[in-house]
Amino acid sequence: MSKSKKISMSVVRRLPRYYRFLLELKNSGVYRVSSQVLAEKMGSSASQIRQDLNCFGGFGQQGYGYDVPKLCDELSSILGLDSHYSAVLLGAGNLGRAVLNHVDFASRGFRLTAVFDSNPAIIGTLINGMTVLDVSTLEEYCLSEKPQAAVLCLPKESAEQVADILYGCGVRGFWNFSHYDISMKYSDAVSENVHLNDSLMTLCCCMTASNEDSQIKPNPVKHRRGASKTKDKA
Amino acid sequence: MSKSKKISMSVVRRLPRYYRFLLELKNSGVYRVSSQVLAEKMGSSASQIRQDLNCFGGFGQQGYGYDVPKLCDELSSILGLDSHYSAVLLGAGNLGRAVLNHVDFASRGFRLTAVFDSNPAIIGTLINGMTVLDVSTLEEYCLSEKPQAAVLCLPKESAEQVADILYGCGVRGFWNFSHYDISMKYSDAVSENVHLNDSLMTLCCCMTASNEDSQIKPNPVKHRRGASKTKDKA
DNA sequence: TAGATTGTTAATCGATTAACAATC
DNA sequence: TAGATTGTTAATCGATTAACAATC
Repeated sequence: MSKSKKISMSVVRRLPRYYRFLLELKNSGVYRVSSQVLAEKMGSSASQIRQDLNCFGGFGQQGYGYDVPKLCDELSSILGLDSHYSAVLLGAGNLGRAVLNHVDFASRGFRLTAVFDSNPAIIGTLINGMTVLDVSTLEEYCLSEKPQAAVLCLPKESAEQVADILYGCGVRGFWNFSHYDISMKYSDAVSENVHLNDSLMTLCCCMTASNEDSQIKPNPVKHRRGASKTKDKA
Repeated sequence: MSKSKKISMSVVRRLPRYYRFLLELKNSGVYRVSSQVLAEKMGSSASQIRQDLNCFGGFGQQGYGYDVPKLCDELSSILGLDSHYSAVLLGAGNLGRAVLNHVDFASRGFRLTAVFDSNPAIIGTLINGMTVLDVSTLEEYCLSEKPQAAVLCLPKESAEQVADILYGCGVRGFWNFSHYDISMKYSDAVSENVHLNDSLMTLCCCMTASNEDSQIKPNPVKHRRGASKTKDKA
């Protein structure tokens, strides 16, 4: 129907980072940036930045570079940050509360509408202006309110079962902090897994490797600062 | 000096997940698994699993597969989970406390030795059996106790400054939850960034893309269940 | 032994980098 | 205009998949 160029996940994962750096530039009053200067700031390559942005359109101007506020807006729109997807949070324990307090859902495209837990000591208490609801009323709630996304901060055991309920009620986006992978089920849903334990083990692995001499290659490809003869790195 | 085969970051990032699935198999009493069966469980490919494991050695046995408990041990050792790296946590706010409560440092190669904060209301209180120390004593502490790693749960503003102190005192591993990238400074340190805001924006982007028809390609390459003619997918 | 499944090499695929014509 | 910097194509590099001989 539309142009429908397939965007690779590698590109998508870089977009929030571009947005973060550009927003910072914008907030410090910078109006213009070239792919080269941005690449230097971000530790990536000018070529990659231009390739990535051109997946979505020609946002720059030859001989000038990119207009920072305009590019911010474009990225915001590509990311869908003005979507206001309705979302519920499952699990109001330590992690759930931290996520609630730490993450700015509104400016990242989501509108948090309810919080659920199974712990009677927590149900009924107030968190961020929302009364914690009993998870046994989840299905009823979802069928009437039709949330589009869910944040899972539950223990592994209940997570799978709760995810099934949510999916059954039409939830098609999952931000999953539970210790299991949601991605393989529900083929028409999208999910983003945040595995803190895996992340910590990765750090451990890298520290161990850098102690021994069994080296791990630096992230994608080491950025060679100023070692090139091409135009891009004048 | 040693074999020193360079391991790519793509492989390293898959190791914790292998470990997670194998531990689960082990705990449910499974003693043996083939790359094919494991691949099916994990939604990856048998070929990739064998390639990945063979970066570190031949842990399997032709005609039999992999011994689950043995492979768990091997992975644990590759990941360095028995390292007991000493670590300090910076920032005992919501996020810091959640990380502290939610993550099992001990079984992931770390030993948490101290918690720091700058908020007078928090300093002196007890968290997980540790008294929260004043961040102004951080340097002093680090010079005498020599922690090897740090968990950063600070706001962006203080994070950079605190990271400099830590690096100056010899800390060479960073688990960074702050809203900035630590990775580019400190070339001889390793760091693992956990950017919750970026992660949420990625989800938003994927939901938006799956609503429109501008598709995002499924993660690495879609696992084609049973669509192959090769031996691996009999 | 025959069957199964690994370790490993070769082929394919995709992502990153380089280069340069277009153009502001 | 001349200089700068993009958009885009081509070349390179790396990661994944396929295939199969080795071998348990």
